[in-house]
Amino acid sequence: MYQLSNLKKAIKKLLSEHDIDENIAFRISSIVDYDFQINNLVKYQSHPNIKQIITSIEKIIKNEKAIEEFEITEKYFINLKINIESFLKIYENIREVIKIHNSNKIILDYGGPNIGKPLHVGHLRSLNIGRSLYNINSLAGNKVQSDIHMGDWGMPIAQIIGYLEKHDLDIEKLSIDDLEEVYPNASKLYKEDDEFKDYSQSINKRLNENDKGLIKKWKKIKIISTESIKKILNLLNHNFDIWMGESDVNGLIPELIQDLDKKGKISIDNGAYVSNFKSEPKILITKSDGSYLYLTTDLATVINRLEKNDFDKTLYVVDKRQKLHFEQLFDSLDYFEFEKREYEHISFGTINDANGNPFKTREGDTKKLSELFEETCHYIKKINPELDEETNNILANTVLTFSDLITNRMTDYKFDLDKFTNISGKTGIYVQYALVRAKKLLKSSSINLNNVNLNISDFDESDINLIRGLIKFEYYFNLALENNEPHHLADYLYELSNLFNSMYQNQNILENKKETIKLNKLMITEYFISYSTLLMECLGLVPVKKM
RNA sequence: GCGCCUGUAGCUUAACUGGAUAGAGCAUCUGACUUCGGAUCAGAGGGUUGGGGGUUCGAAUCCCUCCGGGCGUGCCA
Repeated sequence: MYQLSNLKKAIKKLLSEHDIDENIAFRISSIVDYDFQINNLVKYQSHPNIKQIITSIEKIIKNEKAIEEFEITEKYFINLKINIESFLKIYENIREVIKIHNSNKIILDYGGPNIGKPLHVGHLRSLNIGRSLYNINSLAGNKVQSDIHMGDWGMPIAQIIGYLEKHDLDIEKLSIDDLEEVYPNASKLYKEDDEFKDYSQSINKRLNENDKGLIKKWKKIKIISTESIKKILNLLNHNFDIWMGESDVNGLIPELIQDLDKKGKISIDNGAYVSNFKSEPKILITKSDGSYLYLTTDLATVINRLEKNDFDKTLYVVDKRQKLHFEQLFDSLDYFEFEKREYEHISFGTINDANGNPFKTREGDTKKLSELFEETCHYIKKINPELDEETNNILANTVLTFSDLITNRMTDYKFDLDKFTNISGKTGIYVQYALVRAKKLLKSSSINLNNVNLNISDFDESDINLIRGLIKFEYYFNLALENNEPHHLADYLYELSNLFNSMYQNQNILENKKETIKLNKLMITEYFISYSTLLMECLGLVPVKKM
């Protein structure tokens, strides 16, 4: 942590003089009176020089200006309390403080909508997590590019075209609603009817070979679909820097296969190309009819990015059921000797239905995001019928985002509209309310806070609690950044909002007879507004002006 | 079959990646209030972290085993 980096270095150096190599880590103290704790020493309870080490550490901490109080327990837990002056310095430069030293160029691959199918509940987490990681990384100083990675190729498309042909449906007259009806039917037929299955597969193969007639049909479908996807993404406040799709890299595949074959990296097995990389199960590169698979396309996508995008790292925000696929992809990138880059699968748990079964992504009978959005808007409108449309929309997005991001991404959770739209408790509505309330307070006070100084001796418990909450910003930000886990920040935002509401409710601020107390509280309110806004930015939430 | 994940309060879940007395929200009960926005605040009860064993200063977390749930697994993405 920036705010204690000198202390960290000093302790590490001291320990190394005793031949102890420890990476000093700060945690949130589990003792209420303290802010942070260091636990590295606990394991050296029986070290011969422990007493001497502790004495030296005490001296080091006493010299650290940011520390107001500290204690070292019998078991050598070190508890630290940060002083408020030091917080103020961090506060003023918080956007600099959270920047990392060596910034990275990152491609964030998320969203992954499929053409021919509406965005549905199954896309929600990838979109929410992806957007949040985009914002968090950008704030940390990384150069981030998002790529929506459209599912615009492969069997689903072949099935749709096959179905349209079989039923003599005119693609030129097709509407998005028609199209969305076709896919579930086509998918069903594919599973039940062998003849249709063979037919679809032949279409897939011909598409891979760039059959002109089919490409024309495919293009039309893609245009209709993309238009509809952009509309809903816009409504949900999602933007992407790169709109590449699986189809865009199709042309790179023949050369890739040829190349790998020549290098002896792949060989034919039952008509299909299989990687020679030792693994169980074996990694299938192409189908036995020569057509391409998910993995083939993903490999080609990497080739394309290596050529066209400057990046150090790619994050794939895709659900955890695809773990094996990404292991195979990453193993292959290595084995096939692609230029070295860092790759990571940011996996997340499935959203289950009321019965605890995962939402099916290919059956077409899941709730569309557009419907979910409408329902959420409607629910919020019921709470406050006075809301204008813009505010209503922002609140609906807040609910759909916050409820999703509050859960650890690896956890499977039940999709529950009541939970998503619950107005009381740990919700997006709550954090928006606290911020609106804080802003209104400052406005009503009509006081210019520019040259106001805090009067620390006049602080009451609720003031101190909020400030001590704010001190932890950097800690939670780093936690979220390093682990690609936005939920730490969502939880922290709730905690701060709760602390603010506590202070607000504790006593009437504007009518306080003592001017210094009033100014203290208004200043603290300003700190809260600033951090809350920053946290919302991290999470992809837009603050409302009123509600 | 093999591989991976998972089980925490009535419900939904957190736990800083092995740290101290397992934290929250919902629901339930109690209190504050003609409010600077009550879409609020304060408080209470509720836990053998699925069971058993092990590793060590210390285990929800690591290992073994049993029980329950899920996912993946060569021609979907």
